[in-house]
Amino acid sequence: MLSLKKYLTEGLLQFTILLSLIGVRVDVDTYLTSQLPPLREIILGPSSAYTQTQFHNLRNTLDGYGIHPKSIDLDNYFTARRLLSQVRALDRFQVPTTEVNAWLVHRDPEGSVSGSQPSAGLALESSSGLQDVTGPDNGVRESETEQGFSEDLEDLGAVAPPVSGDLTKEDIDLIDILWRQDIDLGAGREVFDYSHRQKEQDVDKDLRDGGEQEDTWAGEGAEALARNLLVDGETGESFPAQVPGGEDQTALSLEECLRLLEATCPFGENAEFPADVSSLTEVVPSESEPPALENNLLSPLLTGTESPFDLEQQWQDLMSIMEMQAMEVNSSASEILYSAPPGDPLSTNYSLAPNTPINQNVSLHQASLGGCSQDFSLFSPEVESLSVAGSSTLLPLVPSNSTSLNSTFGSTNLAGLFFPPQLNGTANDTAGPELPDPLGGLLDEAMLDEISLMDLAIEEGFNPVQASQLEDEFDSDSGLSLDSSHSPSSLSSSEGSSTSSSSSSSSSSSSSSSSTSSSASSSFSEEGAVGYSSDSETLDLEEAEGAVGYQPEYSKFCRMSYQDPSQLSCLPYLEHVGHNHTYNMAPSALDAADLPPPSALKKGSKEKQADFLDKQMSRDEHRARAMKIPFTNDKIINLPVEEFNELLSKYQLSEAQLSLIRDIRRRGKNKMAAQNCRKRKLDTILNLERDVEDLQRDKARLLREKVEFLRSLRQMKQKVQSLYQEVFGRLRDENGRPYSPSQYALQYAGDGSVLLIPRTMADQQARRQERKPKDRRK
DNA sequence: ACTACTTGTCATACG
DNA sequence: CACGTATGACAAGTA
Repeated sequence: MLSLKKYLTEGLLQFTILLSLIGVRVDVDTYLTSQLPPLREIILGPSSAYTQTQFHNLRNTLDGYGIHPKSIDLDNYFTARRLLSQVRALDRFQVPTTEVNAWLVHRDPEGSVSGSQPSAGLALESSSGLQDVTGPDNGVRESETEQGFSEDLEDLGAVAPPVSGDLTKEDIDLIDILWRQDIDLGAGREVFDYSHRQKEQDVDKDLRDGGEQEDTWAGEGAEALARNLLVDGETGESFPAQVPGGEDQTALSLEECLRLLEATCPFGENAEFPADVSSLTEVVPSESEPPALENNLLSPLLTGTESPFDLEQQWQDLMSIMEMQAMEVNSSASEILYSAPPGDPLSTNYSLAPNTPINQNVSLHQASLGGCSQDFSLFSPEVESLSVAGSSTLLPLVPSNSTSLNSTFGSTNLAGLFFPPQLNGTANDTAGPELPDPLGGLLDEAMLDEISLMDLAIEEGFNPVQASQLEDEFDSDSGLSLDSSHSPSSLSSSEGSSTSSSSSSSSSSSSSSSSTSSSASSSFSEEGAVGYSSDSETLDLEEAEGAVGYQPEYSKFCRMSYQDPSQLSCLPYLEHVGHNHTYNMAPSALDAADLPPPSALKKGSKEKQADFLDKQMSRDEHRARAMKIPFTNDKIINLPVEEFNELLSKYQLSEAQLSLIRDIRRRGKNKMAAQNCRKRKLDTILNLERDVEDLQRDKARLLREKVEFLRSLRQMKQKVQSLYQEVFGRLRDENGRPYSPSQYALQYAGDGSVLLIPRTMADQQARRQERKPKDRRK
């Protein structure tokens, strides 16, 4: 696990840094901290749709967002520097490969690829290479690349499906029928030949003409190539992490990132990327200037929604650790009230002037808690100095009078403490008018539960240790929430999921939900609902397109655009095995299965091709062939009703044939509908998942805020307590003697005055105040 | 052999 | 009503 983390983190760091340089939102924080689950999800991804689209959208989302300042420490800074240099090295290493593979890819359309079968890795790199070489505009370039690939694959696909060697009489008849049909439609063989040679789209004629080529292609080479190109498609989607064998892919992605950076680099005019990198590296500050790193390297990523969250979390963790240590240190002395243990940050913070920034033990958490110190600032400096002195003088006083003091504060519930009933007595001139306001403001918060908790702590002796224990319970609670918010897919992954799901839900299916992100919507509308575009384009292209069944593997790992049927054509050949019950099966493929000139087929591949064909053909296709349906299932399914009826009217079809055709059409449409439905369902689930993550994050944040309030409240109480001690200790009766804490207590009045009352009365008041909130709660 | 997952299909409801 | 779509349920295939 650790090694995995290190390995993944490094690669991802590189990628992330580069993405950040481009301005893409990346939650580096998630990577840098020990959040392994999201990492694992991104790389090994349980649902690749999830992560894939996430990457997609990471790239598309150009609003900087999400890196947390907390991750900018020296370690990370050094890591960033080191990784940047590595990135540069990677770029250097990758360039030659890129060129070579670009050449390979470009050779594909010329049909000469069969000789040079690239390995999977090569093909993979070739895609990025192709992308690298193509135009400067990234988006256009990418789409162009995909288009090019689709065409390439189309071409490959045109020959890839093996052709059944053993032709029955029936087959030959069907061939003739189809041929006649083509002629009826005005397409002679020459047209197909031409289109094959020129456009390389016509699978049908390709198969008729090039039997030898088919044999060449139908072999393992074609499959390997298909696989490679599948990987190509993935890389084309810039989703390297999904691909097994991470290092290379990561490098490629980095390279791609560098290219992207080259195109979109906000740093200016540097034309060459290495120069960019170096300049960026220079922009990255020297070790003595961490803020510069923050600003220049990561600032595009800082937008803060997540940032305070994680910063606070870190403070929180730090606090917890400190408190734990304090608890351990003080466990033995915990009985001593008010003894401020050296390790207790709260006590220390409290005993010193709260606003003093030079408090080493001050809870870092409160550094971000402006309200707390502000509240303290409401105390007059005199009081604060008194409190400082008082806390020190309290130490010897407490053991002797612990019970009385405890009863004084413990029996006074918070409301009573802060809003005591008006009682007659002498108003204290020091703290009287100032006390209620800040404290009353605190009470305005809806934290009655916590207050009661704190009351419990107070009642149990105002023991800071116990209070902190209580608080730690909250901490652990929030910690759990934090974990949960991080665990499933954490911040970054949740972002990814959100984008993914949102992009998904914005699919072409109109009924699909709701969601938001518009920038990413294109990514899913591309991958989107399995549409059988029944427009004329389909008619034109369907001859060329291969089987367009919804390919699970492909859709999983390679969510590129296949709304366009021409791009779809690559799919079936990418998934060379597996069920391919495609209704969009290229008529040419069907025809080819039936039509190939027997002489052109080589004996060796006959059986293989037959098997392959059988697997490729859906049941309905088999039925259609058996029933001698004179047109393709693709047409049956995808034609608009009018054209479909028109087509039916052209032929004298038996009732059984008509029935079968209608069944095929119904099933085909329903199949598409089912696919869309499932996709929609998945999107819904992903959206829900994202919502849950958001809610968990909110919950964690609220819990943290709650704990912060509790903490500040505790400090307030301590402050009040010290002031109480101070004031009480200075009170003198008419004889000039101090009042005994066991007999008298100070009572705060609602108007801010402080009354000195006998302890019996104070206890009664306290009990009365104690009941009120409980009743109110019920 | 068993299981989980995917995909196709059917039935049904709805627009 | 015909047609297309959506969706739950089931079956078959696959890993």
